[in-house]
Amino acid sequence: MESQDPQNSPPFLFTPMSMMQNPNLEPQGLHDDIDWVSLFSGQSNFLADANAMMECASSSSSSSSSSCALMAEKSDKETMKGGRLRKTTRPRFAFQTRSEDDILDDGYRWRKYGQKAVKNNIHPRSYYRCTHHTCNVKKQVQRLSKDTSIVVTTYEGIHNHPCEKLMETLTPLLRQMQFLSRLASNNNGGPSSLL
DNA sequence: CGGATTTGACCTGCGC
DNA sequence: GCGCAGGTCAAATCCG
Repeated sequence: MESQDPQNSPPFLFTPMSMMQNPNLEPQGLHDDIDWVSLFSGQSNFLADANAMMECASSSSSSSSSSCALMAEKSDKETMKGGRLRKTTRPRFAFQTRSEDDILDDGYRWRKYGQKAVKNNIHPRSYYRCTHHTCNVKKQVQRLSKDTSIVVTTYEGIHNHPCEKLMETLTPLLRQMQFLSRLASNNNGGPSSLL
């Protein structure tokens, strides 16, 4: 495929796996040296999820990225102990981000549990798990061999807890909004004082 | 000292 | 069946 300048790509690209498996439908902004098929284990369904879109938005805004490609699928595989696979339904989302840093600050806390050299890529693939005790979301981070400024991040699963950074930012804002709404209702409703 | 990271070993799936 | 590649575990190590 024609090499596409990521800087001219739209900020977000959302692409179902069925497109990826058909070269004629291949969307712009995706690099041809990513093995998307192996990334997604050959599934063809996709799931556009609000959680994923939030992650895409937050990861692109928190990094120095100028482009981000998002793809999604509804994976039916979940890993078990020792790399074994179990049938289940887990959405996976891949992001292609131009960034100096391998780790994108997406607002969640991650613990690295493995790193592996991958074929046809001088850069190793890193494996992370969400540190929240009830959340078993995983992500893989890999830098492209052709364009080392591009980082591919693959999320597996959906967080079942709020984003810590987002909550940190929103909490004072929500307090302020509550305060203001109370102020407004007091002004409209009656003579009662605020405190 | 506790949590995070590193890294080699181990396990499984898949292609030949 | 065998070898390879990918994914995870867990002990050792690092770091705040």
